[in-house]
Amino acid sequence: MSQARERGIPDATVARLPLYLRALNGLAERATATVSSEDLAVAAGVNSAKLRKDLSHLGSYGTRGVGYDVQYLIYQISRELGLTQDWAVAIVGVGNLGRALANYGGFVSRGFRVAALFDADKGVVGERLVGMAVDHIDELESVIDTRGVSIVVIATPATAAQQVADRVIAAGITSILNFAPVVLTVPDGVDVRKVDLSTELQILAFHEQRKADRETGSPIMAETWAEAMDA
Amino acid sequence: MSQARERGIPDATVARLPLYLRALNGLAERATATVSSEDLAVAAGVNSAKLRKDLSHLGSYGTRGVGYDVQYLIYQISRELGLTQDWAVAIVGVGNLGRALANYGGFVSRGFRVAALFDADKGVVGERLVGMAVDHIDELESVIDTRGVSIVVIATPATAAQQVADRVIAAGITSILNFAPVVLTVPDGVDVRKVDLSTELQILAFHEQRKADRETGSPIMAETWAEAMDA
DNA sequence: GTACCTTTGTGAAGCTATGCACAAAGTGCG
DNA sequence: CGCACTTTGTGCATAGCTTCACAAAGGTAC
Repeated sequence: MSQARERGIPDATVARLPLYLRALNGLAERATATVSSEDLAVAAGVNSAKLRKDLSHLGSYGTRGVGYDVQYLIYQISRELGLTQDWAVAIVGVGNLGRALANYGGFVSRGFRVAALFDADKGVVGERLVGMAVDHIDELESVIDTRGVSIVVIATPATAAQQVADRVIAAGITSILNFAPVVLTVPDGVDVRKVDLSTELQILAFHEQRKADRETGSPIMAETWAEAMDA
Repeated sequence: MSQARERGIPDATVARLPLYLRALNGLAERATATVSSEDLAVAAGVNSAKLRKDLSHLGSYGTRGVGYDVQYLIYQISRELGLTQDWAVAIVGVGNLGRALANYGGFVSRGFRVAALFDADKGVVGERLVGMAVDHIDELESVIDTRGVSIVVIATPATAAQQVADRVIAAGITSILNFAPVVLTVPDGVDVRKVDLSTELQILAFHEQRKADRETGSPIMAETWAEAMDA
């Protein structure tokens, strides 16, 4: 009975599906045929009731008294995420980060194919990476079109990111993964996900500070605004 | 009246503070003295009521009828996040990603300092990056100790990540930023944040597929399990 | 000082997500 | 076949987050 199937899997659930998929692939490698929600939940690091509820949004793919068939569940999650088809990804900005992304094995293994690389620096254009020549940013629209790119990764400096976004959106792209530390302004219907390296560190620093404060018993640093401004 | 001040800023709020900080720094560069919650919310891409409630968790730092003093708010958020102190960060794994992280300017500019680099490959050890020699992983514990490292970034292959985590935790580290695509098992009191590049792409693919399905009017791909297994 | 304008800070309502706890459904053994 | 055991799928209570809407507070002009 999956009336929840059509129209709307919760975002929180969608965000966890890749996690389950990874755990399942690990089990598959060790030739495990079936797995209980309890065991899979441990492998994925979540609560088992949550895992069952997440999976129930996709349909009723388990067998009571037995668990889930690993291969079958891998297939169902992959299909739901759209990984049974091939996605052509373009990376804009071939600096340190762009190179790391192009070389990252996790992309290819999950149905994503790096189909184009772009940079504004003529010194980089023409260079070959993972069997792919870097194109000049001027070619952006035409290459996106001819190679059927549907997802763009922005790995440019912050100053160039909005401009790149505007251009790829004009070229018909509606899914962007943004590594540049800026808030992109995009029209409705365009999905942007952002990964911000320094944000994550800042969140860690917050918790680390909390731990330190608790240990020393000091309430919160008592330094005043005026004192800090003197420095 | 900020009784919410002591004990517990919501996680969702903490996760947004770096975003506000970035928007504020943008305003400060353009010499803006004060900003309303409405304008700052637009710059950060959030709802203004949410922004006000987030800031109210830190204290009552605005002026009714005027808005927030940009410099003062930057200071308060920085202090709350623990960025007024200097954090020594170690990066383990100097592959493509590790290099990108070491070179990433956003770290240094926010109170984070790359204090150590480690790799298991003797060919990489000794190499200099951002004025810092790469140490061998055997030195992990001693270097963490002598250089006062308090946050560790794991940028190793998946297979090495848990082992690295175990070792740094044994060395006293309680904050880890993990780029390896594995679920790390850690004791209570240790904070792990993870950044998974392929997870983000998978979430985008999900939404992209939804959009494509809606356009063509097709319900959901009708391919069956048996058909897919033939391929 | 008063009247008017702007903008904050927050109570309250609504929405989403989490986790417990259990009935329903399946397996397997004697 | 029936009984004991396992494990799913989900109703329900709770917790947390978001958004609205507005009173309270401060600024400015005259």
